[in-house]
Amino acid sequence: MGATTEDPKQRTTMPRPRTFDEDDVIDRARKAFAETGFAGTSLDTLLEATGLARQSLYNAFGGKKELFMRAFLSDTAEAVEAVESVRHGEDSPITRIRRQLVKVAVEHGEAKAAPSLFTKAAVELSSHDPEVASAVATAFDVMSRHYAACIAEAQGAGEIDAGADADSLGTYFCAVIEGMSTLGGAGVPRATLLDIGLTSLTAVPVTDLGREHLGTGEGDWS
Amino acid sequence: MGATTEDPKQRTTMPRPRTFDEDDVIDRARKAFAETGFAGTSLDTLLEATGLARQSLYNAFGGKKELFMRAFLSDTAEAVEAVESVRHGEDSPITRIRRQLVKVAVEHGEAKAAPSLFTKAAVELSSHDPEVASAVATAFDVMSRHYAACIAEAQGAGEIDAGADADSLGTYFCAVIEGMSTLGGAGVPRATLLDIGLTSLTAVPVTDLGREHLGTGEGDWS
DNA sequence: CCCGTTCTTGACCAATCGGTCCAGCTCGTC
DNA sequence: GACGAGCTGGACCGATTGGTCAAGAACGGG
Repeated sequence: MGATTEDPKQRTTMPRPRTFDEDDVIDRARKAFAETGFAGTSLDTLLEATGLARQSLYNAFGGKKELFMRAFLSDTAEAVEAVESVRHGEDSPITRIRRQLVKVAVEHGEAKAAPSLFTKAAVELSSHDPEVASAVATAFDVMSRHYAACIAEAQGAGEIDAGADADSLGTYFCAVIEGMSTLGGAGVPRATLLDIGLTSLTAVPVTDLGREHLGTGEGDWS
Repeated sequence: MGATTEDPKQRTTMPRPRTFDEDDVIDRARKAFAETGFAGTSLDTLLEATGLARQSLYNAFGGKKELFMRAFLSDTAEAVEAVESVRHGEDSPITRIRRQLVKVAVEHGEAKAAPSLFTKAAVELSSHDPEVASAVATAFDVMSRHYAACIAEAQGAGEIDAGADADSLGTYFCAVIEGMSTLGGAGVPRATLLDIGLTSLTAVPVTDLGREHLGTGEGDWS
């Protein structure tokens, strides 16, 4: 696999360059797989979606499954990265978590929106494919920890009751977001998703101080 | 479709009886589809799982898609029915909701457990198949209302703060359960799921009276 | 300007897909 | 016990599946 990224200057002769951008192909493939799943997306559909020819896909990625894994891992990494921003934001921790919940509601509440590839792959494959399963488990774990750390930070700042179980709340928010993603893909409207997200926040025992800090940074979500 | 359930006494001659039970076949098909999804389950796999012959499946149900819908609708009805019991239980409303959450955690937290066909179909098909989408939406709506009614009842009994939004909490619990189902299918252990379910209950503003009633009917979940 | 290397193109492959056809079987009725 | 109903089992279908092969095109270095 590494052959595609080797330094071309060390070569004696220069091969024909690719007419496509690998990351771009992965991104298109991600959308295609997110729409119809792994088994439901044929190679032909994939070729049309990515624009490249059969053999090109084959010797650039190795096959359908390999391309799927690239797309899936890419989506997973992006999902984790999105949660990182929650961890390292600037404003108060609870506000950051709330913003994340709102963001998920907005993203998955569009009428056309399908579930993320992460969710789709988790449901479709993780019970049979160990590679997918472990990637899902790891991502889930990392996200949980980010949320938990965020809550612990808020506890340190006195915004959340010190008696609350940060770890439990962390995994809990992962589950809520997973549920929102699933429901959003099933056609549940944005407003309902938003309601769910905000209701889930109720499980966090916010202190009076925290309540003061909350209510800022609402953001616009048309 | 009704031909299979017509009254045989009205016939002049009596045909060869089926060697299989229709409901039993649907149940086996449900398991098969729940394991590998719609696109991922071939007719041959289905035939092996149900035990019946190609043509038998065809003229008893109509085809792969039709059998899938029967299985999917059956699973959906069962899921809704399970929530009904929450609505009409005997002990205090919050205890009933908690029992449901625990039940979901236990059922989906088994190591071998795959997501329910309801969840799987919702994720895989509801964005492209209107029939699946509407069934999912309806089921989601009915479940939400059951939970909401249960909470409203608890409010009437003074177990839950009257200021709480019962409808929001209803849809919220649906989302949490959906998330638990997804996570369970992805391999998250039972204890974690249980933790999620119990944490989600924290979003309900239980009164002092309610707290008294809670803590009973724990049930055994090995 | 020829070289080697890699990419592209389209034909091609066996396997499998969901679905159909038909011959034979098994019933209750007459 | 012959009949016609519907069920059964296996052969069979064209279409599509994921994957491969071979011939040619594009490129920079020599």
